[in-house]
Amino acid sequence: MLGLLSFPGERTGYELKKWADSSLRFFYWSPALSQIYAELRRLETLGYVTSTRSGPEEPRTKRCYAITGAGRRALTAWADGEEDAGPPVLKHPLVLRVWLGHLADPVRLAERVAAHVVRTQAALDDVRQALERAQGVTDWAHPQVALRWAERQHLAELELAHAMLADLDRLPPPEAESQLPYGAPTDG
Amino acid sequence: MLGLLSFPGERTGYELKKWADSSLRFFYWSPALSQIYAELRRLETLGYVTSTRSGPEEPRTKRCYAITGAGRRALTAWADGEEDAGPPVLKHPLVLRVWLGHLADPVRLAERVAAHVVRTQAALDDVRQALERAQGVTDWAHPQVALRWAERQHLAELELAHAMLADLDRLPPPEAESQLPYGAPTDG
DNA sequence: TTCGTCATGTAAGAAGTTACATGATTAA
DNA sequence: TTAATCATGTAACTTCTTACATGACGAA
Repeated sequence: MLGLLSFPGERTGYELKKWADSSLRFFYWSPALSQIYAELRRLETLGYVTSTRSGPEEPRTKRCYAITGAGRRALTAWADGEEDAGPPVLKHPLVLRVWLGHLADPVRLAERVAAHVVRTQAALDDVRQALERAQGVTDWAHPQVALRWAERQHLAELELAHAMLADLDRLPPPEAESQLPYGAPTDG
Repeated sequence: MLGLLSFPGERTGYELKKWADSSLRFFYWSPALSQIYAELRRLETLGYVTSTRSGPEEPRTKRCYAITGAGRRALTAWADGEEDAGPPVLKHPLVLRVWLGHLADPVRLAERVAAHVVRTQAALDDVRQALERAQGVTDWAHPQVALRWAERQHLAELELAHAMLADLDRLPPPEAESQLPYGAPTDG
């Protein structure tokens, strides 16, 4: 939240959610709206953000948040501090399913990988749209670098899926007993 | 946990943790030991696993878990079921820091990316060790495919880091005012 | 005798999600 | 007039982590 607010301008919780959905989520994650609102209130008690209720000139009642000097210092302490931010964390349900391939129908498994390719292509389109929007804004050099990373990452994800598909194709056909319904219990 | 137990053999919670650390974590994640023990107890109440306390013949008191037929069916229902398992989720603290590069010293930022390369190379070695171990085991075709995916994924991660480093190098040098300590507050 | 590994757990709490609840504005 | 979007929140709950606590075994 502080990171999003560290770029010029004030935003509502709702706007922050949209921005996270369209950009942050490609290399980090997009929190639920309920968490965003809760977190903004928490950051305000910490003195890291200030909020202004919109007056009657605005069409809607909304609360706009801005980062404070203390908030910027706290954020910079993380972004430019000594501490190790930790390794990337990846949770890949598709690869988990492939890992459990002995329980699945090979044809269906391959279809799932193909579906993953389609989903990744759609995500890649979203990344590219975010990149286009980012290119219009000055002082967004670093977000652009992050989004270019995300674009290449999605391209790599496509290649990875194709290579895995080829690996699965090369697998010897399952034994006769495994051609019965998959995962038929043998105990318990 | 059910997935780990779906491969032949019985294991203790401790063994499950080691296996998750050395294999699962490369494409999914490795839960804390305390969670593993709690989850195994939960799965036992559901009838998805059974446990046997080791008798006096064993050197240590330990509890070995095995999957049941019901557990295998429940797991197969997930692994081979209709339901969408959802998109991969990535939390990449390094890219998040690059995204916030306007708050950081460019030299330090580049050093962080270089450190990420070193860390990824070490992780790649770990993946390859896991692959070697997996190659000795029969009926581990699918775990091998998942680990080959992880190997390629780590190679891609290295390329991605180098490309990002090049992008950062190409960035124009910061304005004079930004050469003061980074993130110097201008408000609040 | 000391350290690393094996082995199991409890308790507190952080982090995050879903479902629920409300209501105004805007465009078709 | 109806649906989508804008806008904000509460409550319950799940998930997961860290810190704490214990103790045996094996190797140096």
